[in-house]
Amino acid sequence: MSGASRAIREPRVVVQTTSEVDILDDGYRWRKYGQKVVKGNPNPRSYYKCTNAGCTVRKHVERASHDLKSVITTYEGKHNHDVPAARNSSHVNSGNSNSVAAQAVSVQGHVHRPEPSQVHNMTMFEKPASLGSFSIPNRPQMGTSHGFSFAMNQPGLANLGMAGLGPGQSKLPLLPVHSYMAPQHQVSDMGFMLPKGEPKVEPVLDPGMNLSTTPALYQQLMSRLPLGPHM
DNA sequence: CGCTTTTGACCAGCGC
DNA sequence: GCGCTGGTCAAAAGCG
Repeated sequence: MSGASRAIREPRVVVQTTSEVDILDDGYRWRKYGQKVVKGNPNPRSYYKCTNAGCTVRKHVERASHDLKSVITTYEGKHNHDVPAARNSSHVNSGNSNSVAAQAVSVQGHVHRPEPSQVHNMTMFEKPASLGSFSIPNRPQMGTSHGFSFAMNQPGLANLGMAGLGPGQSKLPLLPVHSYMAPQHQVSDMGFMLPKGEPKVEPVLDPGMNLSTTPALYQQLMSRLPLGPHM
């Protein structure tokens, strides 16, 4: 579609969550500024903007055409200030930079999410893709809960993930890198088709994860972005 | 009273 | 050059 050759400088993080509600609170305040029905999806796509002063972060939320339970949230840009109080205010960069998952879990412990748990699955991947993807299917430690996975197509991120996860886990006999749509045929239907110039990212399928990690992961990714803490 | 959400219209980019 | 799609802005209404 249009915008194929658009050189967007901001990082684009796509979060695919399996939830019945599309209003996933990631800790920030968002103001809806538009809604449009895009081709290929009978469901409308909502456009949100961060209400924080000076924050130009935008968020697009749309549902998968085939899976009403799948919500694709696209974050564009990076928050230049902390999350508003009264929300999850824990510091993502606690210090444990050993493993992304560990951090996420750590943060999860500090944050109490109002949302119960409509999310069963979450996938994160970033565009434009330039490297391979990285996934963490089932972690032994997280076995009790659900385990989570995400794919990152960012040199730095991938590197971080690999380094942080450790030698053994990064190459577990995990699930296929294909995701909710891989086994099907929704790649083009969902609007995930990327411009011919960019390699397609591969979402990862995960058995399920706690919603609590959603904001944590987002912050993790954003914090690790090569663009730096500020735009 | 302030803020958020909603709906429509307008604009820009790209394809044909 | 025209048409189509996506994206954003703006004004109004509703809710807390």
